[in-house]
Amino acid sequence: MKQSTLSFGKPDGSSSAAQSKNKPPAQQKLSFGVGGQLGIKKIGDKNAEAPIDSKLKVLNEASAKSEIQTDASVKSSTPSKSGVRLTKRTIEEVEESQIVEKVEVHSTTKKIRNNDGEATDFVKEEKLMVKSAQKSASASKQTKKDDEEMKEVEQNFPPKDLSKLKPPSSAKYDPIQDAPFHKGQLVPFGFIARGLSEIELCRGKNSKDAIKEIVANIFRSTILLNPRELPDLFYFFCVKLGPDYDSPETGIGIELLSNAVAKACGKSLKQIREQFKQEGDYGIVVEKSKGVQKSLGTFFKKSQETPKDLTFKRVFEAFNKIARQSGNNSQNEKESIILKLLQDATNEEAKYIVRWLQKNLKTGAAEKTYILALARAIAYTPPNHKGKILNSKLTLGDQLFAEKCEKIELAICEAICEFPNYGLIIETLLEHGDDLPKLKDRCHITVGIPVKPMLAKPTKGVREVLDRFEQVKFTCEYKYDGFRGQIHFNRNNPQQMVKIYSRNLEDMTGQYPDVVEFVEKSASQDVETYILDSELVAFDHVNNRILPFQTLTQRSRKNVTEEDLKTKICICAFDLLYLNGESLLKEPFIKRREILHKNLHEVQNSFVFAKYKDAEALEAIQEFLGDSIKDSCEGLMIKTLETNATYEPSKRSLNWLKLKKDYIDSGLGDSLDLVVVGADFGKGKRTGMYGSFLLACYDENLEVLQTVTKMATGLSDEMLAKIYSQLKDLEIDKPPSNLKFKEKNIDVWLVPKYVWEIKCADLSMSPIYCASIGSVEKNKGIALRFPRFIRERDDKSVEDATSSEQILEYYKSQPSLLKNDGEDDDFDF
DNA sequence: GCTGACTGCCC
DNA sequence: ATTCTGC
DNA sequence: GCAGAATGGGCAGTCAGC
Repeated sequence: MKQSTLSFGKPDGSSSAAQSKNKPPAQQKLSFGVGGQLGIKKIGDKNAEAPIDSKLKVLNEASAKSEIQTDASVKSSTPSKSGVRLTKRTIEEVEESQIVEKVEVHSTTKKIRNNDGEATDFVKEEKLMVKSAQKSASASKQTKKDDEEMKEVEQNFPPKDLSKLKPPSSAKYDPIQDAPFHKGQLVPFGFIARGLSEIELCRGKNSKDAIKEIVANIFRSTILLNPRELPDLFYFFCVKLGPDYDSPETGIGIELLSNAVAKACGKSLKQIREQFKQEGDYGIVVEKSKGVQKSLGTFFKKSQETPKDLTFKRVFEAFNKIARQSGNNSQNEKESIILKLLQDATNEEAKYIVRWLQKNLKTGAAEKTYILALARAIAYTPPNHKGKILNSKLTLGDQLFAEKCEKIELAICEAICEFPNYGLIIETLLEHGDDLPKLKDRCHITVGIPVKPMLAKPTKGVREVLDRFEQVKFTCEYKYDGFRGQIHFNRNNPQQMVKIYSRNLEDMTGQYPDVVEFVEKSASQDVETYILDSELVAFDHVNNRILPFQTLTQRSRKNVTEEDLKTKICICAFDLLYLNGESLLKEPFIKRREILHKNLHEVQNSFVFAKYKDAEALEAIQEFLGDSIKDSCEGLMIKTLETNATYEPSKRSLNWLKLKKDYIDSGLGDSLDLVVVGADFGKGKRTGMYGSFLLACYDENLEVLQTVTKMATGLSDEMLAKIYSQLKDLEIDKPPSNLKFKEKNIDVWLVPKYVWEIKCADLSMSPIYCASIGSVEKNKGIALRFPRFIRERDDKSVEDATSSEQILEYYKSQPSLLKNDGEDDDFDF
């Protein structure tokens, strides 16, 4: 298997295809994945200078040397610094596409050559840009420059007449002729907004396919006309600014957004909230009542009334700029950036701007669908192909085309799971088109880049486990109650040997300096690199026991102090994904576990292997489940050992099951009968009814109701509707007179009447709920963890609801809180 | 400098 | 996290 | 069975306003 040459940045202009054909890889073969399938590149290797994700001029100080790992670590090491992140564009340099002639356009991402002088210029330019961005809330210089350039291009290409263009939903859509922009021009935001509207209309049979088709067509036009915009465009669709492990947040939530929307609509906050209650979505609110009604489809006409047609680039840069604001007055700055955007937007565009900021485009499609659409676009119009391929479906025929799509889907999904950096993946696709081995060469499991973690499916009991894993070897493992921690160790990167990623690929290294130190110390010399999957739990070294989840959450996340470090952490290791340069993902779990146990060593109370039992009999599993709960765990994870036992990142596949006591019907789980005392209106598909309910228990001594949780799941749509019609007549202006509560913003109070059975996983100390308030901690009550609806209890009256004392008892009886089961209760890992 | 509202991220 | 639903 | 979309408690961190 050919090693990726990774020799980018050569300004020789020769095509990459030619390069890889004519030039044998000069670089040393470093290591291979299992079976030689994967070329694994070591992080510390200088030759392994792959282009870094195209994103984010947003982040941090530029660091000109850029091993992937160093780069990805910048955020956590200098969290507060605002500055520039060096971005490498290499595709353009290497590529001389046969399809797309080069058109010099200013694009979101910038070129950098490996040449030092140019890189310096780049940094300077970016710093200037950031400076100007910070100075004023008005459109950045960058955008103005773009507009000017766009004008120039437009003089060469007169605007297209929208009325003659087919929409991306059309079966005959021509990605060049029917795109509302010319080659080299920036993608108009209206094109995207219109596409999203079309997606939203797709419902019913084959709708997913229709959606993929539309999005694929949008991507195809972008590939053919201005490919540099594709990475950001893809991130936009996924409602992200960049890779999960290395990108900033907008810091815009529902409250700041409602302020901005109110101003954009020229209405009071109160009015706008009322409208929100009716529409269930600020996107629709702004679409319906934004001030200036620009006519739809003007986005490509340079008419005088609409001097500021939005480009996608401008919108995305504004989002980045919002994310960059911090410190004094930043909220105002953010708001004014949003307002400017909304002013210049058509109502349709405004809808999606607002929805994007709400982190939900509400199109009925999301990330996974867009990934499949990307695959389809690549299948239709493979970039960088010899000869023009506009539509490979025409030459391949339906059958072959479908097969091709599937192959590309698989390859992209695998790449994304092992290397969740869409920027680099898309750059690779643009460079190599449907040459999938190239993608695999460059975007594979890598120390320092998080892998999408494998997830598990809930099961209802041991019976179900046995049914699913009939005739198959499996193992039962403790399910620890802590934070998922994917630990990367790389001895070759002395500056940062250890990185820790969360379940959602967030870089949490800064939160665990103690764990980092510990991992560094404990690695034996013959281990160079590894990626470990584990659960991090809070651990009491004196009494040798796991501490409650809540204790763990109280540690600082940055600027960790001595005080924080008093909460010791124990790594409960359960899987090994990578060792000494080799991927273990394709190995069966039985082997991965063996390799894990052989190569890493337990250290009492600090680094332990997840306790497991390869049990088969129902009773044995049941017993082990009981043990796990006694030992302060949530329950069991059940994993196949040999068949279907590879590590399948991000798949909530059937290979891993989770079994918790509260899943089991009429089992050990806590189930409470609670009184409905209030409700919040729903959003989205719950618009026009209640979306969640405030519940209370009954204190028999004080004869008061005490709030204990809100609850919103477990109800069918039908039930929700029925409940609304039942409860709406119970709405009252003031809270029930005998209710103890701290709620400030509940939408409606309800006459206490209905009692519901509610299940939960745990009970926790609450700063806002009032069950048995004060009896454990001053001013704190008890609340439910993971509450869900089981059934109505028509047979019960308010006074029959679960009592505060009962809840207090449940709370105190939780194993992780029991103080006496420590020392001689053998907690042998 | 303190507090409360808001946000993002854990589960 | 849990749960429901359309496809 | 998957993907998407509803929604939960509760923590630390950030910022506005006093």
